[in-house]
Amino acid sequence: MNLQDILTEQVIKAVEINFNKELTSVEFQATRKEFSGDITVVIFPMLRVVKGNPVQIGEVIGAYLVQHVEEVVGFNVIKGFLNIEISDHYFIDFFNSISANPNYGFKSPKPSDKAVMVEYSSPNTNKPLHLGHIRNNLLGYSVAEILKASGKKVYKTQIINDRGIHICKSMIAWQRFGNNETPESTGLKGDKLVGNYYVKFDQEYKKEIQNLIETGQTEEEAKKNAPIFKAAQDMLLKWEAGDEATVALWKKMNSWVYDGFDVTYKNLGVDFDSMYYESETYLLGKEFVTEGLRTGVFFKKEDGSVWCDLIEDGLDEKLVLRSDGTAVYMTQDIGTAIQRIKDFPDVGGMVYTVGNEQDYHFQVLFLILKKLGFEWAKNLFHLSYGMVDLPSGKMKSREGTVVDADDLIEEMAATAGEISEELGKLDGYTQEEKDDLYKVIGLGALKYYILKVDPKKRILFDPKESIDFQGNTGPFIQYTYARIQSILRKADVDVHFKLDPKDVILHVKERELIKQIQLFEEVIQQAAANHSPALIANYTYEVVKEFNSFYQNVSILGADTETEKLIRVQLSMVVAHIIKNAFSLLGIQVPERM
RNA sequence: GGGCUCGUAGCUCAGCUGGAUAGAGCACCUCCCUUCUAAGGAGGCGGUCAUAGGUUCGAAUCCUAUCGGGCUCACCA
Repeated sequence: MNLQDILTEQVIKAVEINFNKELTSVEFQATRKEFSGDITVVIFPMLRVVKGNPVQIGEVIGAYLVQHVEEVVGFNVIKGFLNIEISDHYFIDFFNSISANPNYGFKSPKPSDKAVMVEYSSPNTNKPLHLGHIRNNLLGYSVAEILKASGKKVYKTQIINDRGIHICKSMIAWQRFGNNETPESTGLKGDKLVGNYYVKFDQEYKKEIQNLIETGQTEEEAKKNAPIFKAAQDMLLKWEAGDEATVALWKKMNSWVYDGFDVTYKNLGVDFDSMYYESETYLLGKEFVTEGLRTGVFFKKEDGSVWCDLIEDGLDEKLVLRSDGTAVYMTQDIGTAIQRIKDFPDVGGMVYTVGNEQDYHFQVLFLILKKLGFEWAKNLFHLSYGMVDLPSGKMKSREGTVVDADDLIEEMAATAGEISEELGKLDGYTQEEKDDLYKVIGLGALKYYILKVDPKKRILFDPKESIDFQGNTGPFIQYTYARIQSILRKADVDVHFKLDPKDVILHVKERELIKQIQLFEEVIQQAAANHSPALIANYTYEVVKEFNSFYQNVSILGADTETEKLIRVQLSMVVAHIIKNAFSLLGIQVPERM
């Protein structure tokens, strides 16, 4: 039984005995630093049940708690707030219980629990990944890790949009202008090569439109009649008909792209347990349209198209099957969701990491799946995130204002290197070791910068600011970790030694730190419930700040007594565990030195 | 126009299910390296929490309206 439960029980008892009233719940909060005490009971809500002066009520309850709860050693009442002081003994017991556990904070999954499938990344195969994908990947990966740490089994997946007119555009351009170029012959990453042809297509397309307009066509006509555009459409038809040469080219070019993506994913530190390809799923879902028609979830219009009426739910009518009987995006997503549950029967819920421009789509999708009667449909979550804007404005791939993922990762490492060289802290390191470290720091800066803000909000990505190493940043926290490692290397104590509460008097800074540490498990649970890495990031920063204050004000290795030294070193070690564990949830590595 | 979402210090962001005098970092100003990594610490300056109402012991937080930014309302994906 944890302390809060004990206190709840005893406060209720105190009220019952002294006021003869029955409370149903008790409200707690951490005591603000400017007041003495550790936990605060808020008296105000009790006034509905217990009539009287809040200060007097607080006094009575406080006195009762001191008498009846071992851990409570004192109290004070300010206005309607009863501040309770908890014994050192309690904090030391807690600390002993976690100090030797490097996995502190993480829960392991119960076999009986349902798994969660997290989808993220899900790129198109016609161009390289950019900054927007980075936010998607970091969020998806991190949320998956957080769910795992909160005690759930997790599958990571993605759906690759490998078919459609966009990839045909790259294929056409490659056929016409490619001269049989390959990633090997050019030394280019495969996704870059294919992306170049996508750009090439667009340039050519624009030229042809211009020419046609000059011959007297309207812009609209010209867009439809441009030969290269028609060629792309033809190619799509051929692909759908299974034309051998077309499919072979498609396979070849897609495989180049996948090789390129793999490199980016690896650099980014993300991974997947399974993959879905639209070329394999785009025909799924139709059977459920038939099923939905039978059960009355859908209805058919005169032209043969099938719709779902969501007006009563506050939404519109939504098309689920075209009049020619072909599937739309929605059909496919219905089918894919169902397919995933078939493939992974232990999955009881899914998280879709997709930008907020698709909020409406997912609202509709989830509702339709519910109407179709799937039990797991209530456990679907759209992890919606805001766009990433640049100081110069919006990113537009056609206008070349995108920030390429690989370039960005490289630049971050380079900047990290410049700053480190300036500080000259890494003398005696080989160039290779330095480069590895710069990568860790650069990526840490990037990931933290993106993950620390609430997913819902749009991000203004300022490249200069993102590599800042001061304040609430990845490198600052990494740096704290490295400093602690330095202490641990120098400390000559047995860190697994359990403290005897009788021997220890906690100083203020140590108590503050332990209180902060105590929150970790709860923060993970909260972050999992809210699908928010930002909670983890900001909590970690709080811990680090608390530690730095401690570090600066309390001599760790030069403590007055051995016991003091022991607890301070152990405390440092636990903070290091928290940093490492929290950062692993954000996908950020932590360096031994920096 | 309908729906969704965001608006907190000059800038970038925290602020959990309503609770005490609204918090950090950057920037600006003062101090602190003979001590464990100064990428650090201690402090100062800086706010009508977009605006106006409402709910109540109590509102940045909940409700309504208004203003402003974004997204979305396709037989595209």
